[in-house]
Amino acid sequence: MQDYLNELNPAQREAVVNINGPVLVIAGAGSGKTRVLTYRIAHLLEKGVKAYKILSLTFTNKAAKEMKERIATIIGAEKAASLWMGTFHSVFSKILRIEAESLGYPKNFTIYDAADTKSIIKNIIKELNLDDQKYKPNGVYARISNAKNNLITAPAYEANKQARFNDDQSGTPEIYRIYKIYSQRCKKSGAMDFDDLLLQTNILFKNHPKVLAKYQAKFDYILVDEYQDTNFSQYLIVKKMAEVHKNLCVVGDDAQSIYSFRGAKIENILNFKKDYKNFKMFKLEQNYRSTQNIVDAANSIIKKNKNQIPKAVFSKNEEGNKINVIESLTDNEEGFAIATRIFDSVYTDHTEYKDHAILYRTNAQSRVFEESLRKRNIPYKIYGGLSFYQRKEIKDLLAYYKLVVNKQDDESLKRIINYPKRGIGQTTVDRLAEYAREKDLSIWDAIINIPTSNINLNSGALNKIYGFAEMINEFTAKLYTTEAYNLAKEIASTSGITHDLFKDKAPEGVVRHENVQELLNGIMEFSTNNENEETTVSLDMYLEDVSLLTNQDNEKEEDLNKVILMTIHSSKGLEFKNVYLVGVEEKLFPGERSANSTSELEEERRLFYVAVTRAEKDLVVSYARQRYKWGQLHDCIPSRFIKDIDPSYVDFNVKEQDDTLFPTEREKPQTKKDYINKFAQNRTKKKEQKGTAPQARIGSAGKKLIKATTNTTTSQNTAIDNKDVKVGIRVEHGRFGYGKVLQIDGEFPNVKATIEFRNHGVKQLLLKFAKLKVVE
DNA sequence: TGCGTGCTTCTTTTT
DNA sequence: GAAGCACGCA
Repeated sequence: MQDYLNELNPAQREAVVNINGPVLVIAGAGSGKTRVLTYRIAHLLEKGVKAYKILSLTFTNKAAKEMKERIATIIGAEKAASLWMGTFHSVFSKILRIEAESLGYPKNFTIYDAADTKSIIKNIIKELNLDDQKYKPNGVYARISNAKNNLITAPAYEANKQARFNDDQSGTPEIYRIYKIYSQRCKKSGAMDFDDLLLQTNILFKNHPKVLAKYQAKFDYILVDEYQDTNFSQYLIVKKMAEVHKNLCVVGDDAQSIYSFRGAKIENILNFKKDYKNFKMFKLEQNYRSTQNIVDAANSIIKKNKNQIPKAVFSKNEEGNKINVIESLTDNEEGFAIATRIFDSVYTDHTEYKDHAILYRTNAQSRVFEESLRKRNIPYKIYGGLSFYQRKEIKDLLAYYKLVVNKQDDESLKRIINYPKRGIGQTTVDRLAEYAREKDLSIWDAIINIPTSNINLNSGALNKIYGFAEMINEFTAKLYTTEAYNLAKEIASTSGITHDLFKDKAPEGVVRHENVQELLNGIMEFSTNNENEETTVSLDMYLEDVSLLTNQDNEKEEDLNKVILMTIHSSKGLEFKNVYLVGVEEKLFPGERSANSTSELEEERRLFYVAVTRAEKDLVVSYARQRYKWGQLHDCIPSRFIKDIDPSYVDFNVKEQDDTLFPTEREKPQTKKDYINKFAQNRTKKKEQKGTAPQARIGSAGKKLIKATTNTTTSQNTAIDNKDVKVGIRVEHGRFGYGKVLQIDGEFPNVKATIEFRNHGVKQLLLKFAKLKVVE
């Protein structure tokens, strides 16, 4: 174990052995940051520091888990287990549970995710009768979140002249009221949202110096990873915690700060020297990941940013190939080109699928590549997107668990009071909620205290509500006597969820049933991992954990040999042999709104830098000349970032377009059956994800029908009038309205579809675009 | 009470 | 291209 220091370069070694006092480690991309962090912890332990005296904060659960595993291999699993290691959110939610009562929250407070938060805000906007054109849930949420991350509580916001002025200016003067009501509602529900976990920690430390002192004393050594992505709230927590011992080591790279939209302040890392006098700074500048060409090219990009800590990242790896810039006519062609390259690489150079990663700016871009990869039978995996925990059936079941643990949780109660259907209608729930609001009670307390005369509900409805409440009570009674998995299973079946899903024999129903089983398996796994002789694992312990998990944490450790698709943001910290950076166009990357602001543009450029530095060996940068957005074709121009790269590292592969190279059709020839299947599959997929099938878009009797024939049909909102599957039709450029496919003939792409349209404006459009021939 | 339809809106990025 | 919402029809 002594030898580990020899594995490090001088800068890394300094960063590991200087354990006392404030330390700033600037870790360039691919410079062995994780290695330094793990070895530093190992070194601390070797120097006699107790594991439970070390607090290590990371940005993602996954990073924490990985680091823990790596440390375990060095120092042993037992010691590693008593380290405090996790994301800010998970570590401080643990602390908040311990200290909850001094803040007036229950220990078993619920954690609201973004969806919960948005739904509450939406309701408040509605209740206040505010103009929903001005007050958009997303926007309001962003304001509130921003306020919280800057430690501005609801009362402080109300009194904050600047904030109020800004709101007045932007025509949303009532935000402070929404914020106030939202906060009250969370408090009443015994719930915290993501931002609260940090805000309340700050409040705790501010109002309860003894508590702060306790944790200051507890942690002799604090390490923070990805420091450039901390927000003000996190920054202050760290500052306070480290105030006494001052043994704080922050690691980060200002050039990779890409989360300002979430409140991250690059200033935190830039100003470290101001906050911590006598700090030591170590720069890890040797890149072990990428070829010289890629490192040099990346340097030439980031050089364009003013706001940064100077550093000289270099590589001693082979020189490598130049960056390939390729141009395509359309987004579809781009997909085709990338898929072809991957295909060739795998079959001629014998690379593996998993060596290839396609990175894009927005999730929506994944679709084209999915299609083109599928057509070539290339296996792929998309990361991000809809999380397992966002699925309807999972959220439903978790809502039961949350309610059983915390009855004040109105959001969960509303979600499940009539699921599975037990005859408690919307009107009933609304009246209940209104009554609760009037009496300033949670809905649950309102149910318990209903004086029947005071509420406009008939006895039938009331009985159903009581039945529901009784069921929940019975579950709660078992909370600490029954082991988590058993109780979870019991709730799933007694509530009727399992049965409700089981009786659904359609493929999507089966999948949902399987998902529920998977969740239960997860609970079982959690139980076995956490049980010991003294305590059985109870359901609330599981809930603590699950609320902060994300899609990435649920990934199975299968040895996947698949092409990887993800956003640049989620690629941070990862590396791939071959990277395809796609959609590098103005208005997309950098995005439209970044163009006017220097700081936003710099952040986009850092994002570009992050993408480039993911590549170990080969990098392809790709853009299209035309791209569909919201069903319409737009002209695109190459991103300014491409010009930012020093041309000596780039191979511009933008040759005269050879139209014969790329087939003009959007699909490979398919049989009619394939065509129908594809739509059916899409529909199934949507249904799996959302729990409900997409709305069918189909004409009905009573309106004028037009029959038309087209040779290119794609659909909106899925499928064809094949048995029970109905469809909306979209034709070539733009949306013509919805119709019903009466008949499909021929092979793709020369499919002839006879469609009934019912949209009155359609006929003109049909005539205008000669592609369609009006039959009647 | 549920479902189909027409219209509107949405796109950054995620703990 | 996809999804949410309100309205209107059974």
